[in-house]
Amino acid sequence: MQVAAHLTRRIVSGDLDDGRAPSELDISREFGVSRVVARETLKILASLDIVTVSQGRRVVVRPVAEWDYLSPLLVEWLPAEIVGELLQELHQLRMLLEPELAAMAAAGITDGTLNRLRDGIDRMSALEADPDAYLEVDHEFHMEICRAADNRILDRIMYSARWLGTASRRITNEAPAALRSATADHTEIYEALVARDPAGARAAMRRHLSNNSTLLAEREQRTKRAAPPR
Amino acid sequence: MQVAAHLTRRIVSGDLDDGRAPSELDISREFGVSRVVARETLKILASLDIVTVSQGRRVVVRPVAEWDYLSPLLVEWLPAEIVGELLQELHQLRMLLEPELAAMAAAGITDGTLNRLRDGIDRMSALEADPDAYLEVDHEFHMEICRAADNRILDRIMYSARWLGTASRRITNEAPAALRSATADHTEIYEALVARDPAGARAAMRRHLSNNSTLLAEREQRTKRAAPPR
DNA sequence: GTGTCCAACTTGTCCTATAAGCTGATGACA
DNA sequence: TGTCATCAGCTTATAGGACAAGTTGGACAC
Repeated sequence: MQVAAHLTRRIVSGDLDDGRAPSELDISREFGVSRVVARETLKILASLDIVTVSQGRRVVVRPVAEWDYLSPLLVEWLPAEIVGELLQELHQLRMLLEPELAAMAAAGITDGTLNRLRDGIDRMSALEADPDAYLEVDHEFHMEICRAADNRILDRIMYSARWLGTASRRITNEAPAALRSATADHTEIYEALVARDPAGARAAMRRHLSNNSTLLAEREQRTKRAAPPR
Repeated sequence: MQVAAHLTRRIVSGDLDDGRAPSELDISREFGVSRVVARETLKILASLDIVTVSQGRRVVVRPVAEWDYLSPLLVEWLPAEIVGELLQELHQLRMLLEPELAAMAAAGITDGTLNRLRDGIDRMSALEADPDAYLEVDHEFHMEICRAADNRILDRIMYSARWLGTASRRITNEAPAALRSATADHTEIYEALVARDPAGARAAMRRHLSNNSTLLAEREQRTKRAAPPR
């Protein structure tokens, strides 16, 4: 997998001789691995729509727009700045989806779901000193609301939210104050759901996400100051 | 890849001995392929989050909710009924996303984009006898509007819309009347965009998608009548 | 009953050999 | 000179055998 990571980063940076992907033999020579490993690497890249391989022809790099950016594997291989961009793009999507989903959930929410959400908030306020564990419960909270839609593609999007989140947290740590305000946001959402108030849930979710977005932008600023572009 | 397809279908149908995934040797014996092919298969399944492989341990099947349903590969391997379900779930997402995106596009659309959209409509009305070519242009029309968001994850979602579309068209062919009404829908969207009217574009897109949804549901009905569940 | 150790199983990697598909250049022919 | 067929050399596809390294569960000693 390390070979796949290196190769992906090389492709992203545009560092390929005349834009063509390396062949199996190129890879095995360049990375000092056997042809078997080189083959497996190319097959994995192909399954993520990064390259196309077909017998007889050389490997072809696919349009960057068609890569599988929701794949945790790919996210792990991408350079930090692109992960940051993807996080913002994901945020834009969530901003369109989650407020509506919260409204939908409010209409027919069960007591079981409400209990799990309440429980999540309790655990979050206890975990504000541990960003990793906090974000895990945070993610579960959002998943619980999205579960109302019973939608596998939505699940996939939310699943990758967690990965993008952890990948970006590897770069800059979360501030404790941010986590405290997030707990307050979640409580507001919860209360609107308890009241079975779709409009209130939609508004509370929107507020929460846009608070997140602000924090994200500030963090991006700090990162850029810390490591300015060359 | 055929091995991966068979294996995926077996996993989906729950036809695994005590729920455990087959090992490399199991696969090479069962499908009569070499261990190399079996390994590559498992690596591909792993990259789509269908299984987890780690040295020494057996291969583990991952939770179905975390599979990469936006992958064209996986979609091709899934049984027809699940593709139908995924198409409806994708539709639900598009219903939440695309009207807003159309509204966003209307605000700052360029003449170049408008020309491409106009051109798309012309080609669609000429292609109503050829569903495959029609759907290709249809897809491009929607992509053009979504491009305003400049969002790679959204691109990925729309990209998979085309694949799910073609996969489901393999099952039941599109009716010409449906294509004609779709062209009319697209024209309405286009006119709202020309007028730089966000609310109008949002409404037109919503009407178009919900028309599609109706057709989808009717088609689902016909399919079920043609091949009732056992 | 408990803890340690080892054998069997599993994945990870390598090497070599052969089949089969594609591309471009060479050369025959008109 | 132009056109087309052929083929050499590249590529990927698959096979089989060998060894390394990690995991697991059961046998065995205490």
